[in-house]
Amino acid sequence: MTEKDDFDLRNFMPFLLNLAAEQSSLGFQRTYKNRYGMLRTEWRVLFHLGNYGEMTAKDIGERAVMHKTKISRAVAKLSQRRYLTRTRDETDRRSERLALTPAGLAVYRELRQEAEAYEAQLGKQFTTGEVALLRMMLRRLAGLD
Amino acid sequence: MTEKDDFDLRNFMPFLLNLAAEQSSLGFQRTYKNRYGMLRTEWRVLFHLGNYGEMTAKDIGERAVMHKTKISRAVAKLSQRRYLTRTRDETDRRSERLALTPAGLAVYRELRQEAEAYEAQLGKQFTTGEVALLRMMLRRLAGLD
DNA sequence: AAATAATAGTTGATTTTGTAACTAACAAGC
DNA sequence: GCTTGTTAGTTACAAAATCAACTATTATTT
Repeated sequence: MTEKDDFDLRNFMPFLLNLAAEQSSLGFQRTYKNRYGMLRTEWRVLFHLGNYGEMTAKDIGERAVMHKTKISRAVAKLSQRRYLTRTRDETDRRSERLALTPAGLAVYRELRQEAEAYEAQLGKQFTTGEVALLRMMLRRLAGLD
Repeated sequence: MTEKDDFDLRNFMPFLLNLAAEQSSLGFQRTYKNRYGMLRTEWRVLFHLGNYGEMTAKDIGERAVMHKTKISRAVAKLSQRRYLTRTRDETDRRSERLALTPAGLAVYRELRQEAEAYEAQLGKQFTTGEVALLRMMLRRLAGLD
């Protein structure tokens, strides 16, 4: 081919990011999926409540950058499993305050421990400085700061 | 809360990677989706053929780390749109060699140009060294090298 | 205060993905 | 050569994500 071929798909950021994301999700997925039958959307909601305390569905949506229908369904399922309770906010009756039950908190703690272990595992491949830089860049790319 | 709270979800790699991946995909997605009505799986197949030349579905699957059903469907749609042709491999009649048509190649070239521009755009936020390090780390996390 | 717009969240229909079972062709073992 | 095992790719069915329309409530306009 007489093509200009300096472009390599495997170095294309969106591709590379997706691949890395998928791979790194896979390992952790086994924990929440196999052990608790949860979906990614569900553990994300669980983690947000466990990590940041009571909040509304909308708040979670903003922080986790998840669409509201996903959250609605995840909340429904978590509530069904008695991992969280929903209480109508009396100052604005459109929304409800979500809070983990003791059972939900217990699951959160267990999963968080797994998450920490998993994170430590991943980190071992790189130096501390590298990981810090990676985080910084990902946060920027994700539009978090 | 008397919780051990040194864990921050927004720094958790699987989460951060997914978010960054989604965000960085979004910008580029507009091009192939709105302009050509393609799916992510479809442009990936298109890119592989454009980028690496003729190959079989299996080859693409290995390189792109995509499941064979996704590829099968993407190939079917691209073939339907006359972006690629399929020819049975006579030495092994189970597989077929996929090749872009002139139309497919044209679309590939156009999209690749967009991809390059997009990549350059993303890169502007960081130094050359940072980008190189990021690539290296992502490749490692993705299990590519 | 009535009418209009905006917001929080839910639901249903459609699209896309994931999983498993399948067909067709090839490869090995005996 | 025939049975058994693999491999390339497709298809059918189930699970999940996306999109649009909807309800209920609050905010804004006139």
